[in-house]
Amino acid sequence: MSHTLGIRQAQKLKTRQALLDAALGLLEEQSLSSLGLREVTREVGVAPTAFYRHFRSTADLGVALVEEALGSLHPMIRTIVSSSGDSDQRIERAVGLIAQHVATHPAHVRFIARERHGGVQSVREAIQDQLARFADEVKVALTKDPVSAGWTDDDLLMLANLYVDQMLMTASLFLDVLEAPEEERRRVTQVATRQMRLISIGRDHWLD
Amino acid sequence: MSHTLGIRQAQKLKTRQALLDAALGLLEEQSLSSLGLREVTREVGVAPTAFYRHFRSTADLGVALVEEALGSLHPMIRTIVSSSGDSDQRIERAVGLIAQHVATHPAHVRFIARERHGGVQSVREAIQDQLARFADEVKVALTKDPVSAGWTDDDLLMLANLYVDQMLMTASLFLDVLEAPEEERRRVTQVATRQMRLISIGRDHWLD
DNA sequence: GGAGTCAGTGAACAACTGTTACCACAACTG
DNA sequence: CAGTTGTGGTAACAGTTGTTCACTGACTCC
Repeated sequence: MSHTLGIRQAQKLKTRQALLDAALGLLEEQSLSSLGLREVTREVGVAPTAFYRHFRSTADLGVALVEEALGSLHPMIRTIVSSSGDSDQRIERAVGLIAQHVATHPAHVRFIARERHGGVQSVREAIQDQLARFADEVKVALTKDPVSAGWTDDDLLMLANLYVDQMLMTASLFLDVLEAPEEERRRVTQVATRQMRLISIGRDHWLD
Repeated sequence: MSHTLGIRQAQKLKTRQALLDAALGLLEEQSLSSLGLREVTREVGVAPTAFYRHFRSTADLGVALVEEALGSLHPMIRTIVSSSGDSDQRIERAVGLIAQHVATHPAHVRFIARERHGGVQSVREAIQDQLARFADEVKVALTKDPVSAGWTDDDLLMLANLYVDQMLMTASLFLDVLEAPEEERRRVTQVATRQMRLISIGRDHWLD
């Protein structure tokens, strides 16, 4: 079933990935709109012109990075949102998963937080698209929950968006304290958990 | 009481403001980390070297822009948070005020949303500082509210931060639909209002 | 095994960048 | 009114940028 790539195509993918990795590294300390193509190729150790074999522009590379950073996140979203247990347990698990993801993929998270409102339109749109898909998945999961009985479709989507935004806010918070002492990180975990809980309480009493 | 400035100092302030305005304009379509000092001076019609008479670097200019964009916003925060009426009325007034502010100062709002997680550290820090001050003001106002009886200090700050983040999210939403048809903007207003309301409901039942 | 494909190279281009040192001249200060 | 201050201007610097063109040579396919 699995189609083994030719040597040529494999090498191309390798270079492409090296460009993506190098760019992601450089983007830790600047925004995409100031990332130069020469900067990236220099980092990889490849001629500037080679860049064009993989991307039309740095904006194009940015869109690919969005795919890499968010595309593979859908399973996790589903895990978070469809896990069992009571409300508090699920929230704690969700916050834990977010913290873990930030710890293992800090550059990806930083990139998304930065470019979500960044200076490159096509990348902004790619991120909004993915986030809208996340919100849709969350909404589908919410619909299945008995708590959602009596909710309108609009309100379910409204809540789903609130959850998605809150997850991003939380991820960004964790990013800020990545190198901070354990105590500080515990504090952030607690704040994020309680904010989620408050939203959850609001949800429980929405139809009162 | 009012100290009239000399011709010289007045002219300097005028040039400085022109630089800030030009930069803000240019930043509608790029991030601060890619803003060149020559770009700004060219826009104003002044020699590149004149820039140094006002700012050490574009990052320095960015910090000044944060002051301009957020410094004058504290009165509005206080108006929103200490207005009278029942919960729903206050929320509707708040969302209205946010919408109005986005409509009158779109470039400022865009700048803050963009650079909050942007590539220039000093600017990020300046924004975080101001937002922390906002959260503190909101917390003070919340403390005075009878609904907050029995709340811990930590939880009040937690809620205040949630409110501040939500205001920014809402502002960013309004920014995205600034040029959209009235119907779309009404939809956004409704979503923002309901999200605020849900949070407010969660607040009412926090101590259950 | 021979022809063709194509990822990556190297050189050159015009245009741009931040920063320096020095100068002009209007506005302030005594 | 003489002398100082300081905003803004000019010219030049060494580097950088994106993009083009013609090229090499290892892999692919028939």
